[in-house]
Amino acid sequence: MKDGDSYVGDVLAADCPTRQVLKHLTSQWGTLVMLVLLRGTCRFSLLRRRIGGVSERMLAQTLQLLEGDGLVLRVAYPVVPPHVEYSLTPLGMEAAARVAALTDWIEANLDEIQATWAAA
Amino acid sequence: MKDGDSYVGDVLAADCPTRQVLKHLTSQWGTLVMLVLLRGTCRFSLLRRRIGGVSERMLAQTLQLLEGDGLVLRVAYPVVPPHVEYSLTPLGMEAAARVAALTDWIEANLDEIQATWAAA
DNA sequence: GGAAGAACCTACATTTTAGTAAGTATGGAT
DNA sequence: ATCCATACTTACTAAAATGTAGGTTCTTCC
Repeated sequence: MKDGDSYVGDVLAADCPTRQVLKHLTSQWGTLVMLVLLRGTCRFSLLRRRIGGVSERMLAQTLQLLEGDGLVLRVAYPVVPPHVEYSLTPLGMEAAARVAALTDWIEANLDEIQATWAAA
Repeated sequence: MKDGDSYVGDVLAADCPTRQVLKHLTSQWGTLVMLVLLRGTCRFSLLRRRIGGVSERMLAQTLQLLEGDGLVLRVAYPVVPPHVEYSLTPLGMEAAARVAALTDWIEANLDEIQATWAAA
């Protein structure tokens, strides 16, 4: 691999680092966090209210993973009570767009899928 | 909701059925299965060899879930040794295309994400 | 005649993930 | 004076996902 060449990952390989990123983005809460943030900056508590069923613990953990991948930006204002704003980085927006494409498709085709469920 | 209207799901709602479908498609192995099948029909053992790290158990289970959602088609030929072919249904192809869009993006942007890892 | 191969299933053990509850700091409302 | 709200963390527990190993069936190949 020469300088300037970028390493192209292969998700099908068990030890490819892409697997980690995929895991973060497709984790139960990761997907939903990206979805909400795609609509705009949001603070912790609002994020928690928007995403039905997340616990504080999981939301915090998920946000840290996504921040660690450079997809989410965390900005904390040193006030009391604490005020922290989460948003997508440019990179995160690209990823979130793909995630949203998938969830939108699912929402739009739910009834067709449910028809299969009913048939069984 | 009148006749003919289709129910539009909301993944953000904790009890929305879309959550189930999302879980199947974004499960660790579900994603990869869709990816491989997008390239064409494939039998069980080949699928297993293509997807690095899957166990037979998980592959079988994942395929059943996706089949149950009407995304994957299973065709078994009653011969010995068994011969079973898996492929995507038209619905599955649409879903797989979205999944592939996400994984392709990750593969293409891996180095940028790794740069974030290195910075930490 | 023994081994290998296909596509599974089942039981059991382990690992990962997730939920609950409690704690922290401090200013403002009641 | 007490309680609420924010954005977390930590410890403990419970539940879910996943891996491992073994069994099945029948035929073909050495």
